Amino acid sequence: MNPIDFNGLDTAVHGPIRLGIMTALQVDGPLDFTTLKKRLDTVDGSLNLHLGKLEECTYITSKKAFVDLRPKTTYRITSTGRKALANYLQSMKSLIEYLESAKEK
Amino acid sequence: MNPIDFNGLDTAVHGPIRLGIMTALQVDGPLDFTTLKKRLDTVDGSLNLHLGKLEECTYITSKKAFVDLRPKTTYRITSTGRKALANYLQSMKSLIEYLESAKEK
DNA sequence: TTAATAACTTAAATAATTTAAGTGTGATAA
DNA sequence: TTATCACACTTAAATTATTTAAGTTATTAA
Repeated sequence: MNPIDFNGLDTAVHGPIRLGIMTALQVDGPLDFTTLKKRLDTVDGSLNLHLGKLEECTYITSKKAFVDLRPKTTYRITSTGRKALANYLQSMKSLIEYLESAKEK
Repeated sequence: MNPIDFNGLDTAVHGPIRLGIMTALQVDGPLDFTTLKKRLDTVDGSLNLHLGKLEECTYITSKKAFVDLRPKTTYRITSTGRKALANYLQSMKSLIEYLESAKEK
């Protein structure tokens, strides 16, 4: 009856910032905290928490290091993460198709 | 730099249940509370609140009536609501296209 | 040698969502 | 006939999520 399982939507990738992080990491490869912060136009605390959540559910991994005597954490999307993102976007695709096909009737 | 403005995503339609309500009303026209509840497989309180939020931002309207001596509230998507939904889906479309075109490289 | 900035982390406040309880009316059963 | 149950919501409480603000450690500039 419904085109997709709305209740089953993956809320881990659903949130705007989360979706932004996943997209950036998927397309532009590993990125560090500062780059993500600028790209997503967000603030430290919020970004940190979202990254933490994504890491918790193993959609991304992080590696801390010191570069030029400054800390630098680099984030990378995992294969699980790629699958989750693809899966989420597939739902959106189905939804779009459903709404567009309904329009024609 | 980003394919879409993640921060600008319309959070009013974004949530899973909200998206479900909007989709149902868009495709199957006016629906009553009970029908929506069944279709979205949700509980009274939650549905009621989400409907309230959508009404607050004028994406839907409601009309209360008594049918067979029982209360019956019917919800209908507004033209503002249709635009908001279309707009939201357009963002998702852009995002999908961006990710797919990046994959080819 | 204070500031000021960078790169986070942690905690507090706010907002969103879900779960649970409450209301009024009609129908059903004892 | 009166107690119980179901329907269609509403309201309030509890939980979870998100954002805003403050704190930490180190490092460079004034």
